Amino acid sequence: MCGRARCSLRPDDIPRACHLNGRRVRHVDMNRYQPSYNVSPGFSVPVVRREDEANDEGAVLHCMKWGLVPSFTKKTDKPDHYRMFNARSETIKEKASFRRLIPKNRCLVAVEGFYEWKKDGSKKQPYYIHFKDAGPLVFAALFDSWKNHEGEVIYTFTILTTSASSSLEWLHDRMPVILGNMDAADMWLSGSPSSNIDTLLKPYEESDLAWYPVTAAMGKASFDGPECIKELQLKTNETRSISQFFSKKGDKDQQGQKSHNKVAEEEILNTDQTESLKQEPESDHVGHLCSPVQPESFTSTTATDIKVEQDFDESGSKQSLTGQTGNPPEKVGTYASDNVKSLKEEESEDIKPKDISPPQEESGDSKTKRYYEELSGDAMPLPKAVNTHIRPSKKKAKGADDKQPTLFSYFGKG
DNA sequence: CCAGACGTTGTT
DNA sequence: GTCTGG
DNA sequence: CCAGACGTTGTT
DNA sequence: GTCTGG
Repeated sequence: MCGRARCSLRPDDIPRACHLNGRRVRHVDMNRYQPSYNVSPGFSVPVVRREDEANDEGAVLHCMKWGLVPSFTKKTDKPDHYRMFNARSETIKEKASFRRLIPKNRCLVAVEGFYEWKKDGSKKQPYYIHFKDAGPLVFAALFDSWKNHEGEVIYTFTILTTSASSSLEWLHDRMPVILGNMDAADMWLSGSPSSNIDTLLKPYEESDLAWYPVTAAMGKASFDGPECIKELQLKTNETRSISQFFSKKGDKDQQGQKSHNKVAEEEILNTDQTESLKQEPESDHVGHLCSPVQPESFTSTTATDIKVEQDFDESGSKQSLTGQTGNPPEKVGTYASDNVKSLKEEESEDIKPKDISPPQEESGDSKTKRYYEELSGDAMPLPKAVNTHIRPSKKKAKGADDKQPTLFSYFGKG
């Protein structure tokens, strides 16, 4: 499933993460966006949706509350954002609350990562899941609007889930629907309802996801800050001690990433293998690739993160390391003054919709790092700059049965 | 016709 | 809003 | 999703 | 266990 996430992206990074570079993107309610390392249902998060009917060729960066409140909710009810913060992709066509949103209310949510809790009996250990290169994830989502008693229109969204990918099954049986490339994101955003959007609603099986355990303190919704994603050194257990005895280097591999040796030993030691199956399998997924703390290249380049670190490391008043109780930490910052400035409710930023070259092939760590520097840069990226997160894409036959033009087709996708 | 529901998770 | 149930 | 509470009476 | 609150 997906009930917590990190969203501290800069507003401008979000359309970019959704592969909307160079397109006109109107901002709505972005003053409500509070970047956070611990977003839960009920919080406002930016989503990308299509522009309304009349204005077909645009996209909107619209800050909405996580946790769907259907439009038919009674005005007298108080909105419950925790009831429908996820939608099972397998059944959205059957459920009245979701089915009606499929034709025109699909949207994208970009985050740096999300959290899942691994259950061991009564214990719960949160893990942070992210791309190895720290690029943003794009989730498939549906939104709706509801008018409350005061006549205020509340926009809310729900994140689609699917079964867990094979590499994440050990952690949890569900995961958010990740749209891992431009084609997928564009089809979800703009594809006609008749197009095969259901082909997108499957577990993300690529090998570029990574994860690691984090502090259980982030389970509290009011706990926020970089501490949420700091890698936790898992406590050693008995099995480990035994493993360690046989292992030559009984040090470095304890963060839930077991060596082949260990797995083998556990299987021997545990006649009941169901236990060992609950452990994280040995890994080629590297939690550390993205260093335990904040990668400098990432941290120092976004205004958000700088601000965050100041708030948490210096004020010391938050419930971070010391775990002191007290005032809930203020949210991590705002873009209202920085990027959005005196923007009014509705504002548009126009980017020359010119000559958008399709994402270019790239691979390797050096490349991804450079990508990030570009992404985090302050200046408007050149159209040529590849700021699209490239992921392996299932080549699908083009122009299949899309009757409705997509955003990309308007601008002549390569 | 009207009334009432409309959801996901996890856990046992 | 829209579907199911009575 | 997780965390935290989970109660009554009487008196001020 | 179960409900409420964030």
